[in-house]
Amino acid sequence: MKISTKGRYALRMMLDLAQNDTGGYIALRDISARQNVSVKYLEQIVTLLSRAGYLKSVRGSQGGYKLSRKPAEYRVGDILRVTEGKLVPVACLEGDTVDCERAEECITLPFWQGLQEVIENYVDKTTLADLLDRERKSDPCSLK
Amino acid sequence: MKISTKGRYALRMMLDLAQNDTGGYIALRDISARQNVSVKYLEQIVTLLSRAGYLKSVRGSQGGYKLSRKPAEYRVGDILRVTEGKLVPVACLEGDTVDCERAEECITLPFWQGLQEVIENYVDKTTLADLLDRERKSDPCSLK
DNA sequence: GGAAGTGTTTACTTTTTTGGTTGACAGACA
DNA sequence: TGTCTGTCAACCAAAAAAGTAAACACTTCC
Repeated sequence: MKISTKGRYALRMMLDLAQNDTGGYIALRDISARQNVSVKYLEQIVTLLSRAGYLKSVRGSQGGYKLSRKPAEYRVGDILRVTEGKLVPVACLEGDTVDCERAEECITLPFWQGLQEVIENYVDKTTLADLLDRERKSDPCSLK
Repeated sequence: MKISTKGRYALRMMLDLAQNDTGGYIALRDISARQNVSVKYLEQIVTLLSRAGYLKSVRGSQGGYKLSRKPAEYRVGDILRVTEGKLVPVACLEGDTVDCERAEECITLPFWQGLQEVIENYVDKTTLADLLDRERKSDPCSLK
């Protein structure tokens, strides 16, 4: 029940790009130094984000990456889904339709669906800007 | 971001024991046949539940397992924690204190802590009896 | 009291996922 | 042209997940 490093690094990288935004493009080398993750591993992750349209990239000298939108316009859930795949707690919820012949009588299925809902609900109501502000939004679900 | 088969099978096994409760002990062979999981694999899982005090076991002929409490007295979260370990989305939340030297300035930490809260909150408010009743409890977090 | 049924414990194997590394290549700019 | 960057594809090792196997111990029943 863990988010992999890909997802965690992706989030940190997006935040890094936001925090160090000067209008220009930022090289992976710099992000790597700040975040303490190898350039080559960041490459894999940044490629996913870039292909999803979340980043703009420029090659060559003075090249690099930058956010293609404002921080408030990125939901953390979207970033995680790009790198982690669907945020489902069990494999049978992976597809669009439930992929299991015992789905009909499966007594645990509604439970897992409910878990997925609370997870997606949480990650989708948080944006990069929220994390940058560091002011945790009031969260009815996390209260007693 | 997945619950492993151990956790899922554990939940199904507990429900199976509840549904087929006749007062006596139920052999793994029977559970295996119903749930379509090998006896040998179930053994590993049932041992964890047994050691946690969630099941009573008897050896020998006519032996087997049974629930040691009523279904309403098992929180699904507890069952998952026995088999999955702590239900944390990132490793640094594993211990009692945050295990990371950059914890202080880590901008993503509160986000992960919040995610853990909504997950634990959900799994701990569901009991085996709830699943057996199949009536999903009203859940403010899962509503639009 | 012995045999069969069942749980207990430990160890091992296989498969999949994670977390990378390596190297060749291509566009940009000086 | 040469260097700095991103792009792409292949490869690899360690760890975790998932499942198997075997030896053993206790109980019940005949």
